[in-house]
Parts: sequence; C-alpha cells; structure tokens
Amino acid sequence: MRSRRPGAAPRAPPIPPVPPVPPARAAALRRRLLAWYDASRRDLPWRAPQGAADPYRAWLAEVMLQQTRVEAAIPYYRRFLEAFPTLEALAAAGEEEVLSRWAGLGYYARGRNLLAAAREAVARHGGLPATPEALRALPGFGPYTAGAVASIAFGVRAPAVDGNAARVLARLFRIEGRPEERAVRERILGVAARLVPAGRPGDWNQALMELGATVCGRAPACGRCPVEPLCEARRAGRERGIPPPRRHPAPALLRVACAALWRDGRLLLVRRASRGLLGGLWELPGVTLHGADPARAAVRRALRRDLGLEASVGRELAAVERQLTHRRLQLIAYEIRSVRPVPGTGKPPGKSVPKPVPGTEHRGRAGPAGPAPGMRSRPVPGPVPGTRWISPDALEGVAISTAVRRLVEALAAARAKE
DNA sequence: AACCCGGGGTT
DNA sequence: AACCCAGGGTT
Repeated sequence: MRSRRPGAAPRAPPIPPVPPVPPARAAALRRRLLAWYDASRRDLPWRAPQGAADPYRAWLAEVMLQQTRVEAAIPYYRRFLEAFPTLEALAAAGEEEVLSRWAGLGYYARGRNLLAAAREAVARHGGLPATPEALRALPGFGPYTAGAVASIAFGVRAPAVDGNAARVLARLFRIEGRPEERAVRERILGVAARLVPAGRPGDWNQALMELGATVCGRAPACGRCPVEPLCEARRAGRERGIPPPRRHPAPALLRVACAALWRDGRLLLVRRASRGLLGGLWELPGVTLHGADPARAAVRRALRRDLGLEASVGRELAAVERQLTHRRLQLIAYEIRSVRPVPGTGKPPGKSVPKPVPGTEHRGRAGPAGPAPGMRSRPVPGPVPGTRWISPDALEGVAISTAVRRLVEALAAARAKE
C-alpha cells in the first residue's frame, strides 16, 4: 500500500482490472477441470458421446436451459425433438404448434424466438451459422447462447459464461462484488475469454458450468472440487460470500377474474397477445382486477368488450394460485349462467378497444369476436378467430400455461361433482 | 442500468 | 420465504 504524497490529488477508487491469468495457472486449471469433466460429466440427451454436438440439438438444449434447470428441461427436450427432429422441420412449423410443445416450460418468448431464429437461419444461412457474431444476430441469441453454440457445436474458441460459470470464475479468481455491475461482469468475462483453450472450447465451457451446477453451487462442496488448490476464494475463506446474493422485491399480486363458458363439455379459450406475460398462450376469457374491483362485474364488462357477449355471471367455480418469479398469480373462474350476443355488435368494424395498461392486460384478442358462441342455442358453431373450445381432457397440443391448466383441471373437477 | 419474462427445486 | 437456475429483450 503506497501512501498518498502530500499535495497529490485524492484519487477515485481505481477500476479493478481483469485479474491476471498466468499461463501456468491457466494450463493447470484447464488440465484439472477437463480431466474432471471427462471422468464425471453427466450423461445428458443433447451431449454427443464424443466430439462436437449436433448444432441444432445443442442450440435447442441451450435455449431450454436458459433460467431452467437441467432436470426440468430434459423431458421437454425429448418431446420437442420428437416433434421437430431437425432445424428444417422446426423452421417449417407453426407458432401454435411450437408453443404447445413449450407449454409448461415458461419464458415463452424463448419458444417464439427459437422458431423465428430457425426460419431466419434456414433462409439466410441454409443452417445455423458458426460464429458467435452471426449467431448473435438471430433472435434469442444473447452473449451466452452465441458463445455456447459456437464453442460446443462448431469448436470456436469463444467463452460462454452463464450463472454457473460466472460463480465458478468469480471464486477461482476471487472477484468480489455484484456480477450485475458492469465492472464486475467485465472482469469475469475477461478471465473467461483468456481461459478458453483452443483445443476443446466447448468441453471447457461445459466443464465450468458442470462444476458450478454439481460442485461449486451456492453452498460449495470444496471437498469434491478438482480445482480447489487453485481457488483464491477458497484460500481466503471467501468461497461462500462470492458472489453476494441478489435481492429482489417481493412479487406483486396479480388477480385475474375469468369466465367459465361451457359448451358441450368444452371450455371457451381466448388467445393472449404474443408479447408480454404468457404471450401467445391460451387462457379463459377474463380481466385483470385492480385494487378492490368487484370481480363479477369486471368479468361481465370483459365479456361484453372482448367477445361481444352479454352474460350473467354466477358464483365462483374454481380458483388457483401460482407463484411466478416476479408475480403471485391468482386466477378465479366464475360460472356463466346465460349469455347472448350484444345487440348490434355482431360484426363490429374498427371498434375502438380501450388500450390496456402495458403488462397488465389479460386479453389476447385484438377485437371482439364475430358470431357469439351460444350456450344452448347454437347459432353459428364455426370457429372464431382468437377463440377456441377445448375439452379439459384434451389439453395436449394446446399452448397453455401451467396456471391456466390447473384452473381448467379444477373447473373440470368441480363440474364432475355436480 | 433497470425491468420484464415461468416454473420449479433447494436451502 | 429466500434464492437460484446452462439468459435475452426492451426501455
């Protein structure tokens, strides 16, 4: 520590540089970690027995693994690959079809971006491009996924730093501070870029992540760690404090009231807008409640505005509550006693629909439906754009969130008891 | 930089 | 209940 000379200007705290990565240390880390990976890597469906992975499969796995644990993604990966075995098959698919295979996985923009990127890759490159820069230009490819696919599938010497790798590297090089801050992130990325070996970039990146997932977690098992002797956080006794935990505000409550419209044992579903919460998925027609909104009146207004239906709203039939990361989602379904078309709105032209507060809208449709679906009378049973009737025991193939699935199941159970 | 986006497991 | 997960997009 050098003392400041009298008269010298007080210096702002220096920006910490990327920690040095001596070649000998890099070589030791690579040797030990790759040996450990060869011996104890998990047998995952998208991993080739040896060598480079199939680009399409590696990409699909990476997207499904975004913010999603390996064990949770595996069954989805198998089913998705069965439906869309190749990049070309995916590119030729429809969004509804893709989203129905994604249903339950969450973060549905991943599914939509996956389809858009597949189409773009086939059209512009005749397949997935090999460089991180070209991949990065496709929807759904951020820095991590671009580096992961380039290194794992194409052998490009690019880093791929996910949450696991970031934690491992921060500990190995004792990088203190919050990884959300740019300076900290740049130091981690700097170390990562210097460490990737030219020989086995994909295995190296996966080894870092694998170590973070199985050994170097929030509560690290240093006794099983192949690089413990090289870990500066461990040497300083700081392994448990790096990285510091993030804090999130308590999730807000989102109350949604909806209508259980039955016809011939089937329920009416409407489609949500493709952006925002649960974008592009099907749900019961309804509305988000604000404050102490009376639920039944709100449902009545929503049916009139969105579907052109005059309805009599009955009692509560079912309710479910789901915990999302950032929301407590509460769904309440009400009985619909009778329903008839609002006079004069059978063929609404460009009727102005009140614009919902962004992020709180609970209708997926651009405008009112055409012919009203009658309950007893059956005026025009033809399909209405943006709506569909589904049987509760035929939910496979329907793009529907877990929350709405639970609600539909509860409604079917309540109906069965009558 | 801050916020949004699901669902589920671990501690 | 807090925290996290093979992150990316938008503002």
